[in-house]
Amino acid sequence: MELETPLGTSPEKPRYHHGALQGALLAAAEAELAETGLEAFSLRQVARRAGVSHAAPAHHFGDAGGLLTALAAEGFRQFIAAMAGQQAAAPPDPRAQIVAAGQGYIAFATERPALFRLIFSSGRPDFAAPELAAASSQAFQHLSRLVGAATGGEDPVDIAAVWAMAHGLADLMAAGRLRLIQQLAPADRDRAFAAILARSIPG
Amino acid sequence: MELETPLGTSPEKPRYHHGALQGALLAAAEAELAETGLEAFSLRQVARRAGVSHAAPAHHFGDAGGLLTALAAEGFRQFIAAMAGQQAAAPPDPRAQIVAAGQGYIAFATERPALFRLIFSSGRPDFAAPELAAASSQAFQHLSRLVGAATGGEDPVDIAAVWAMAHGLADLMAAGRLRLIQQLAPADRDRAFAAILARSIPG
DNA sequence: AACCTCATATTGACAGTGACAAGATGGAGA
DNA sequence: TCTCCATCTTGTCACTGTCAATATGAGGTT
Repeated sequence: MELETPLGTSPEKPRYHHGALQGALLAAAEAELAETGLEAFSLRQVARRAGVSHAAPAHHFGDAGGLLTALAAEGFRQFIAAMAGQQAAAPPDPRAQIVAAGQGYIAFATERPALFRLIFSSGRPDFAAPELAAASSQAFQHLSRLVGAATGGEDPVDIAAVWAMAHGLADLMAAGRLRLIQQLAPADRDRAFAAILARSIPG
Repeated sequence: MELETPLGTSPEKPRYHHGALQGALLAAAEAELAETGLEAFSLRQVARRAGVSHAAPAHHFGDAGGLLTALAAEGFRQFIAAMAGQQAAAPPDPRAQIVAAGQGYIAFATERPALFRLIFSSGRPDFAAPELAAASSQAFQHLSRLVGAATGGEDPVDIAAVWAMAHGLADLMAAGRLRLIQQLAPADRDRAFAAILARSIPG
């Protein structure tokens, strides 16, 4: 008599009250986004994937925008984690940290282009929603601090330069436009990214 | 008896055979894109705006993707023109030309964010279509030559660095994320962009 | 234990969308 | 003048997001 499922995603017999629909819908939405892309995203398809009726998501997220808002917030947190993960494996030197964060930025965009577009190039999430605004703001502050550590002060021009360089590489990679770099071997590619990112750092 | 309208957009009484629907639909599509954004883009709304039935566009563009493909090609041509326009007003010095092109890049993204997203962050146009592939390729070659003139050779890393910096600034501006820079006075903003773009140029 | 409440979920409906098929129109060449 | 056929319209279909009405059942109260 398994009274409860271990709280993770688990294959279960369908019951009327799902129990963890909110999380399941977010997971389904992310999977759906990764498979079909942001532009073909369908709320009903997400509900179908989660094994639930087409109107169920409304009770947890209001409308499609609400679901995408929640997903974007989660996306931002994972985005920050991707940068932090690369930084952890890099020397503590401020410049090396910036380069590592930039490589995490690019890796996130390359590996999860649809999520990347959702958080950076979509008008569908509501960026004024508290949860998303907070997550987005944290990402910015993360970067901002990084630049501050390298330059001493937080000059807007320095921040914008570092951000734009990382973002430009990431966005072009997500769009598959940077063939010049894509055709390089992985190790060479990383070196190229590092060299390019380094150009954006003053001094 | 005005036998023909002067080929431009002209206010006319509705007739069964429009005469210049292809161009009118492209213009309507661009206006629609600018007003409602890419994500709310509707083929039927474009047809409505052009004063024509909902199925009329199909005869000229096949499907919605076809119309967006044609619009993207036109967008790329205007994008190149935006860079060239800024370059014409700048000194012939290769580095100054790169900065000017970058400022044109950014201006295009800022002034026409939906079109910018269509050509750089959308999967809806068919980038394998000859017309669009050619226009896109021309944009890349334009930039590539510019970098070549400044560095002597066309090193992929140099090209990617210049491109990514301009693209990053442009994309962040199109998304309205670069508040640090947006809140500057226009003249200061241009100076900041120039300074940042210059960092991407080697030497 | 029986009950009741209300968040959670379902079913059904509506307007809007992209795509396709079938029919109407009229310009251009024979 | 007549005919052809590219151009445009009307009608339909499956699908979408949203809303309203209804059903379910988990958890607290008695």
